Amino acid sequence: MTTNGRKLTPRGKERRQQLLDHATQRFAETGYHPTSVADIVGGVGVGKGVFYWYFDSKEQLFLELLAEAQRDLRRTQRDAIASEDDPLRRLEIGIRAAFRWWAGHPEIMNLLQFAATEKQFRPALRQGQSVALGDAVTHLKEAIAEGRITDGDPEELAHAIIGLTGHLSRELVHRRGDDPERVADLAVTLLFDGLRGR
Amino acid sequence: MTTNGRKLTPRGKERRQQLLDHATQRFAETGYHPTSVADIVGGVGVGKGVFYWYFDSKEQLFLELLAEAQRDLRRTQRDAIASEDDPLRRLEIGIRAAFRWWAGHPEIMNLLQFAATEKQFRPALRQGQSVALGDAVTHLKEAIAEGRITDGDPEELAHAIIGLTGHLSRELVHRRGDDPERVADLAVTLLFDGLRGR
DNA sequence: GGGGTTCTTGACCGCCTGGTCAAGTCGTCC
DNA sequence: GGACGACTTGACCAGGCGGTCAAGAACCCC
Repeated sequence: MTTNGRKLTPRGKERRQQLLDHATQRFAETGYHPTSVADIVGGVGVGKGVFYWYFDSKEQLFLELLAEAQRDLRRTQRDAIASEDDPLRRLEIGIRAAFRWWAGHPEIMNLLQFAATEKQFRPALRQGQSVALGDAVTHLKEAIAEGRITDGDPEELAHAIIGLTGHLSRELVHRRGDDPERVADLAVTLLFDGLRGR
Repeated sequence: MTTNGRKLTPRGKERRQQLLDHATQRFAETGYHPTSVADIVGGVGVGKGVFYWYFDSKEQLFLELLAEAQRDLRRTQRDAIASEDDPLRRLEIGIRAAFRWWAGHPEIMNLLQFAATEKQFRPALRQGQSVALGDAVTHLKEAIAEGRITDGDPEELAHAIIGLTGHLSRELVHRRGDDPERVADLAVTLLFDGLRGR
């Protein structure tokens, strides 16, 4: 569908999705390289040829996972933000939507983190990240123009936001199992007012 | 020395270090798995047996890199902080020291990030991280007790600090090549006073 | 029930990997 | 110069990998 051009019956789409899901779990738990194609098809209970019916290669499957996840997160954020005009509120709502999304997709974090460590995957990762960055930068620029936040390079501030929210998702929501809404509160107040508060 | 118990002459220690250095670079650039032992010894220009004279396995070499890096960063922070009493200042100096250290060891960031994505390496990573966390928590607790920062779970705040500083190191210092001191300023003011400032 | 397409099987292939080892060289102390 | 460790070599190995493919099963429309 996305890269491997093939007509798929409903049954075919389901198989394909099974493979994607299983691969995601395995990659997240064990790692990309230690997970063999044999592991993936074994987990689904099908022959090896099935994998290559739906995907060109293990690498292509991984790239598709990356792209789809980034697309989905962004869509979620856009929908959440759509009805809000105020830039600072948009930023806040986007952050909260991100926490909620990450809470529902803990495995993806691992995939993204892994993608950053290998040459062949970095470009694909970068692409999605720069989109997220751009979204945040837009709101930050507006907020700065309105004098609502202190002046500063919006791109740098956006990186700070992404870094903080990503890490808190990993450590508090995924690892510790904390409530994403509560952690989002923490992130927002911390980002807006800092450790010393107002 | 650390795990592989062997007497090393000065020449031996140098070889060993050569291998460690080369492996670090390759792992960071290409990734752990795609870098073969043959690549590593080839880069140093020695036979394969040399590798296994100094290390038990590729995995052990990697674990040693992890442990040594975490130890070194912590030592650097401790030394920087030693002469300061004020908890908030200790926190700030620790953050600045971290930025300086990361600026000098960009490759390590990749190794840590990779280690987080694979089952076998997560425990080793976790260990070092919890030490860093503990250090930050200590200062935060003191600062809270003195009423210098708003009340909150110190562990959560520490995670926020680590996440923000780590990401800014990666994105601004390593990727964009920004001056670490300037980025440290940004991180400190942002963490203490937030986007809205005081 | 014929025929076309989608889907599935699993033996098979070439390749490369981490790791071994018998053999040899180097350095140095007596 | 001999002898004893510290080091080095590179051919070699078993095993696992990603990927292929000829053969067949399942499904569906006529």
